[in-house]
Amino acid sequence: MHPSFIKVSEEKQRNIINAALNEFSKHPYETASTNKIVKEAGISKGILFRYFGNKKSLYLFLYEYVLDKLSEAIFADLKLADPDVFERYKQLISMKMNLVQQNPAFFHFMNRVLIEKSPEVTTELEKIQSLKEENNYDKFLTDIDYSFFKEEIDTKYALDTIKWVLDGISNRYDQQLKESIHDIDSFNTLIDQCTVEIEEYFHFLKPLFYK
Amino acid sequence: MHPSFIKVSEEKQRNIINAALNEFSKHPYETASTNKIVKEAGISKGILFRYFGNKKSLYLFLYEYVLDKLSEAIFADLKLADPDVFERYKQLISMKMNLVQQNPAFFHFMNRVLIEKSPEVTTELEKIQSLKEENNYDKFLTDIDYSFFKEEIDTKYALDTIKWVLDGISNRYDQQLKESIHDIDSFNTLIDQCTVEIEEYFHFLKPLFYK
Amino acid sequence: MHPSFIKVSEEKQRNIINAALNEFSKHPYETASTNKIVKEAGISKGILFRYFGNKKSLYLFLYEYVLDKLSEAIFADLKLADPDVFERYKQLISMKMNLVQQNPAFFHFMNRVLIEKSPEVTTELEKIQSLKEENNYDKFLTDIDYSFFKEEIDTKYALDTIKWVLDGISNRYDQQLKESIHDIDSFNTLIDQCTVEIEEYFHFLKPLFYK
Amino acid sequence: MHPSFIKVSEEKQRNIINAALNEFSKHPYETASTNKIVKEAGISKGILFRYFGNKKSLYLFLYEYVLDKLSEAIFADLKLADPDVFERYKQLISMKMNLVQQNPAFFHFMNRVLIEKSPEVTTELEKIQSLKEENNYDKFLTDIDYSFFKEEIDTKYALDTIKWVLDGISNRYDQQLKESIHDIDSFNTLIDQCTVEIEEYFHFLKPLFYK
DNA sequence: GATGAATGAGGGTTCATTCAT
DNA sequence: AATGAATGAACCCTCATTCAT
Repeated sequence: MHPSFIKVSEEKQRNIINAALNEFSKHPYETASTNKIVKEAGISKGILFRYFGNKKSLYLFLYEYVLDKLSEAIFADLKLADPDVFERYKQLISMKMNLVQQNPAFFHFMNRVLIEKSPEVTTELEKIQSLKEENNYDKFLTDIDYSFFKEEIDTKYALDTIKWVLDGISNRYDQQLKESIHDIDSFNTLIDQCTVEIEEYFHFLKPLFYK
Repeated sequence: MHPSFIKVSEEKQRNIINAALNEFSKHPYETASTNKIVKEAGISKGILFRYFGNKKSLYLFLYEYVLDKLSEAIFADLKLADPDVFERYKQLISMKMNLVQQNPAFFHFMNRVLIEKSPEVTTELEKIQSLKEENNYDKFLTDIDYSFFKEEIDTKYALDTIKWVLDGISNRYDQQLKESIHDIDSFNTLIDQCTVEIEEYFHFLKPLFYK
Repeated sequence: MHPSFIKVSEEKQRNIINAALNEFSKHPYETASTNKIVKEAGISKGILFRYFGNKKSLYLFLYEYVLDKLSEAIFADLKLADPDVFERYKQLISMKMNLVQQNPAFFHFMNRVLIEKSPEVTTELEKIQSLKEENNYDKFLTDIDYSFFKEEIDTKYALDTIKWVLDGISNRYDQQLKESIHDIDSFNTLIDQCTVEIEEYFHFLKPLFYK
Repeated sequence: MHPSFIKVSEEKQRNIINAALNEFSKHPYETASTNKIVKEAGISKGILFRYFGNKKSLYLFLYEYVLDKLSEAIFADLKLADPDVFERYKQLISMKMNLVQQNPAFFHFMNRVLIEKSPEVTTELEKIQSLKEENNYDKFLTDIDYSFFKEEIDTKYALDTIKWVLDGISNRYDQQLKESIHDIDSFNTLIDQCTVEIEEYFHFLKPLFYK
């Protein structure tokens, strides 16, 4: 990213980032169109490439940007973190839900990156991810009180299971959420349904794992 | 698909199908290149379009082909189906692993189709899928003996949990498997690791769910 | 044209020629499809190119064929030729009408060649035409009795005028004739209208030119 | 047509238009090659499609352009219109000749459009033509003084005859004009010959029709 | 002789990227 | 710094022609 990008007004920066997130969350990397991005952002073709050099750099910049924002949010959240891992995850989910509602494109971009790494960008995506690793889920799981767990439970497996159940539920709702992105009512309904479902699965798992 | 395609030597058929699966598993439908497919398959541009008419038909042919092969495999497997859901899933996994080893592109194509239905082909993909419906996961879960489960366990949640744990492990290995697609040794090592890991997680879950 | 073509059954020859005439009368040279020709003629791709070498040769063969058939017909007609040039032209027209009705593609091919010489074939078309020149309109105009004409009339201009009036009327009907090629009733109606119109224009010209 | 096209230097515009007219006058719409156009015009493929969007729009733009230029010329000419239909036609011819000399491709394009309406563009061609209708031949024949004609002459037939004689002469020269498009001397000689010939035929017809 | 599978140059079109202004 | 016109490689696909069978 070119230093001149930071000098432009924050609003313009936001416009560009949102336009790009929006395009990259709607289409796979290779299909996403820089033309649409500049059009939606209201900037010229030239300036986008001055700021970001090329499509790939823009994409990687967005990924880094999103990871940072996410980690900021997680970090902020962690202060109020509950030692109960189920509560902790509920907080994470509620935080995510807030993000989703504030900026669906932001969230859908993240989801898309996770599932569909184009060969043109995989390597770099992973490089970035490993650089930001300290801010990832592992950090999110600090200060969990493992004494809630039954003694015979290997918490490593238990935590993965919880996470994957959450992932499974998320996937169930993802496509529908993306489709109802412009119908705020059904969008919120879906989010409520999802939250309820998470509660149910947690209610199922908790007595299995906890004393 | 043009009848002449079936008349061609099986090796050539395999070359073409594999080249196409490979390209379509690396790139989204729109950006997958028929040029690269013919190059990798060692055939001329013209003949690809004689066999399949156009890119879309080729893609849908592959989808149908993959569904059929998968259903063959599942069907063969089901005969020995164990009423124990964990055993059933282990069979499914081992079947998948065999498929993966025989034809990694086959498997990666399937994964991509599942996550990224391009708007140009969604409708037709779904049409094909509904035609092949009888062979899906639901059928895979027939004749499970639920009496193994503890009475207090709601099997609906338990089955989802098992499935999602499998998905989680799969995702962990997917990207690595794709990358080591041309290094058969590390590929097989990964598959072994994955199998072991599944065993571990099942070993963790089983006493929680079963009597 | 390859000698083997003459050895095949006349019916097959006719099939091929008609299929080709039909295609070339429907489409300009460059757009006409050898695929459609072989399909309609019920022959293989290979044999068409064995008989005619390439598309251009086929086209030129057809042109020569059509010129020959036309000159045959004219020659046959000439025997009954009337010394009155108007009557002579009426005979020519009626002969043409017969040809049109017998084989519209034959006729439409001729028309198309006359107006739309593709640069790929112009030179050769003209070469053929000059070879066949002895059979053309000039011959058709032998033994005309010029004593019908007023003395002050330069018959060179008069004959051209008559011919061009006929051409003008023909052009008026051409497109419509081509469109109604499959509706024999409206096709015949058009031909009748055309004949009437020719009579009218001749009735207009005759007193101007003739004593 | 994209607004950027008008901003470009007139010379470049002319180059592009002439290259396109030239290609479309040599080949039927479907086989005319945008590749050849950009090559002859000395521009990139991309910019042609930026200016005109697609081949069809380019073609229709040319048609409209040609109709407009033609109607400009006719309109300018009409101001001096002579009530004598022969003089009127001579003016039309001399105007056409000027156009031909200024831009032969322009003229040949027009000729091709008239004879060979490709199914892909017929509808739109007709739409454009009907929009420009006010400038057609009918208008050209307004305010003719029919009192010059002998009383026994049916002017309807006479006017058609004059027009068709002109068409006949034109056709005689058309192909030759197209061939000598790059040899300006023989081109001009042909045009002079044609003009003389028209004079001769008019000199022949006039005493037949006029008092 | 006859087939039709196979070829590959060429078709129209798009789009990330560059560069003169 | 900012624009958007210009580039050209790559896209999917067609079709006259060849050649193994």
